[in-house]
Amino acid sequence: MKLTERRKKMLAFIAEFVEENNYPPSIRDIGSACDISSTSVVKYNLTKLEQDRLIKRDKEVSRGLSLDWAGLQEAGLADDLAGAPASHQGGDGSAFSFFQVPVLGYIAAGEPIQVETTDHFTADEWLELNETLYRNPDQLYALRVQGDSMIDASVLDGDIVILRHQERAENGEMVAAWIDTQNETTLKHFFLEGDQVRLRPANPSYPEMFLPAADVSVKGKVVSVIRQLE
Amino acid sequence: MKLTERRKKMLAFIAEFVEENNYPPSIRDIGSACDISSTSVVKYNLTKLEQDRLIKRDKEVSRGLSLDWAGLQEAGLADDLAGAPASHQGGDGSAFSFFQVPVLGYIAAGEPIQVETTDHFTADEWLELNETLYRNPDQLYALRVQGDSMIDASVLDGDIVILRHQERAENGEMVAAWIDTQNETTLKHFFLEGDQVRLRPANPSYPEMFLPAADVSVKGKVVSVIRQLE
DNA sequence: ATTATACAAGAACATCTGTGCGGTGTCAAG
DNA sequence: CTTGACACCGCACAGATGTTCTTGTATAAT
Repeated sequence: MKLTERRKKMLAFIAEFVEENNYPPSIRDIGSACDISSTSVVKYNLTKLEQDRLIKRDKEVSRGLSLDWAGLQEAGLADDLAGAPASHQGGDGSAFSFFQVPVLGYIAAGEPIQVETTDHFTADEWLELNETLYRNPDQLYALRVQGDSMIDASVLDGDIVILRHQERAENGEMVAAWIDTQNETTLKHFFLEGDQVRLRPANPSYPEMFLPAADVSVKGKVVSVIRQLE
Repeated sequence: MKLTERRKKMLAFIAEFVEENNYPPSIRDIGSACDISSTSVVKYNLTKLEQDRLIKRDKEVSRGLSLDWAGLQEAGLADDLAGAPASHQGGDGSAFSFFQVPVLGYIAAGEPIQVETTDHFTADEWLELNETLYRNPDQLYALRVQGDSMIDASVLDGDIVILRHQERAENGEMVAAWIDTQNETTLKHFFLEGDQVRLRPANPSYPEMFLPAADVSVKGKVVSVIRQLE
């Protein structure tokens, strides 16, 4: 899309003005900022910009204009206009790099967790995450922590744990483990030592556990813990 | 902070209107939406709201008002107003779903953290987060936790804490607090009791602290804790 | 009772601000 | 050359919008 230098300047100014003041500029604001002496010229160009779907405008309303980000996106102009502290993304605008992770339920000591990849459909809630932080999102699922049962892993009531579905774990990894003899699932660092499993809490003020390997089954590896407080 | 029902309604309407139109309402818009027949009454209440630092206003400018999120945050009203009613419109796309949060450095007992909004430029690292989980990203910053000094807050070495920059806190909120007498910053639940401040760890197996209010300065409110394990 | 303060209303006023219309200059097509 | 589309300018007007002034009500303090 061809675009006059003047219109570019106008767009840039509008973006800057809104960023600065939290309300849109008036026609005369734009005029003086872009060296346009006549209000009608500003209006003329604003109309053009609106026709090109680069801005939106409410007629007869003071400062009733806003940038049309969808259109700007298509025109490839969004990046130039997005303010410094503002958001940013791919550039072409179509490739948003986030994905959704199913929140499958709750994890609490004393209750088993059943996790199948197919359970994705039964998820009552989804968490939106960012690709920069996580890999292979297909295998991820999330659980809400209920009660203080995981406090030895420095995981509090209400926290969300994100796990990667797998049944084996490397030594030292933090896993969600089902302990047969105690009938509970817990988050611990996993160490296989001979035919014994050592489970070490993340919080060193709690003791380690030693169990027969047969009594421990890994339900997934803990990838992340997220705590929302507000 | 006490707030008239009418003023609450006004704030709610302003938030809704801006969300909807991308520009602020006029005095008469507010009036008719809040059943106020006189423009002067609207102005009167707007002035009060401005005095309470809940909105900002540019005099003599049409629709020259905006919500003061910093003040609203401190008043504990931000949550009610943020993205409340108006549906998240995909077409308009006024906001991308991403934003970046600066990682300003480390937090560790014994070291002060200096946080200025201008420090955004000096950030060596940025965290990409998703808007569905956080509000008002402008005021957010992140710190990496160093050492086990925060373990009583169930925050481990290497965790990332996300804070909202503010110097006052409501009782019960988790804050980053600088403790003068001990020369350290710590994460605790904050309670102001008379001229004493009570700091309660998130982890109940650690004791509470009682300090003179003068010795405690809030550096920000903890919004989130993120732990990456792989 | 009296005063002070917060809140509300209505109307008149002063700007702010968008719109409309006549006019100018350029440039390419007919 | 003429025409017409395009970009631009000034200006006057009208509607939109913030401000001010006067008045009234209620409540609490003196």
